[in-house]
Amino acid sequence: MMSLNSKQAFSMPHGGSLHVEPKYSALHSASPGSEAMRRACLPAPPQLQSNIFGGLDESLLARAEALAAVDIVSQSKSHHHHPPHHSPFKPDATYHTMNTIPCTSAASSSSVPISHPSALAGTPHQALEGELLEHLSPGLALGAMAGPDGTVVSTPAHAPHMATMNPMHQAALSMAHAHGLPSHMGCMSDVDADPRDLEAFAERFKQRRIKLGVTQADVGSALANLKIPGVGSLSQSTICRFESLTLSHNNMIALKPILQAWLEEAEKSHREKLTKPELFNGAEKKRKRTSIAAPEKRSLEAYFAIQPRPSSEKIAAIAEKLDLKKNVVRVWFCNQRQKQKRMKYSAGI
DNA sequence: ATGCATGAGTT
DNA sequence: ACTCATGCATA
Repeated sequence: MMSLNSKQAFSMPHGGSLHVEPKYSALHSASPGSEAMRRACLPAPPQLQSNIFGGLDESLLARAEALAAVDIVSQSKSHHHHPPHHSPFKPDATYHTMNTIPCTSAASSSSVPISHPSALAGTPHQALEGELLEHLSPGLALGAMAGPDGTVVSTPAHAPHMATMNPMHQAALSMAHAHGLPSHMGCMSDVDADPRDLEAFAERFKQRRIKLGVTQADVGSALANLKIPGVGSLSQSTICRFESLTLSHNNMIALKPILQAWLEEAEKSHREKLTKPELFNGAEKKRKRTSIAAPEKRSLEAYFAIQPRPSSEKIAAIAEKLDLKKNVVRVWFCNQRQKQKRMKYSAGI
């Protein structure tokens, strides 16, 4: 616990005039093929390698194998299809009490010629792979990166109704890349900002933010008040992730200038004892978060270690095996993949 | 601080 | 069907 709800009691009479201006800054310059490259540059298979045979993970592996076996079988599809493991009832934690609110959602796609230095590719447990990954995605060509591209973020999302959500749109950032930095690393194509700078900034940001007595959530909503073209508010989650560097490199770079702008404004306002209005309100439907039980999660992790990108069929098989909705399993894998790509380690400068 | 989820934009 | 940026809900 450390609920730092030291919210500032700013009270600005801003008659809830929620700006619902669906702005759009189409600045996304998608560079084709960037995905392939990204994949190619992906860090190497993380976990297990030596752990697996360490002893403690044996059960895990065994489980994965067992499950994998089923997977394979289901492929042949002879007959049957129903969990050998009796489940009294569906651990359907999946109650999607989805509220009807198509609420906030942002989307964006920033394509940057990121080129991760990390290049690996060696999977140890090939024995398992042989059977499980019959058709593993073959080669990653990798190689050429596109030219300097602009990294941008954009977020549409219109608040359908008012209330709970905050509008936000983002924008892009400028890219003035005036590389004056010393070129280091041959395998690193200077993206734009060194993770080192980002790391330093994130840390400074957090400290100064706390100094101002502002919470992450405050920052998020306050961003909208900055009136930066195309920039709306962000959630506490995102601010938190920024501070802890648990965002993708691109995302970090995109957010930095925005948060930097806020920080400057906030400190300026603080000096003159003025605070920006805070807008927020909310109170409507709640959505239930699915919770995957530990055993199921362990199985998923075991699978992931072997095949992080299972086919739709495999996902279905796994889902059935674990008594989870296929979509839940699919999303789980997606999120798992995203986690692997987060900063922190990808910053191997 | 994190897990599960949505959605625009890509492939 | 996937990636990526984000968010709500929750531990």
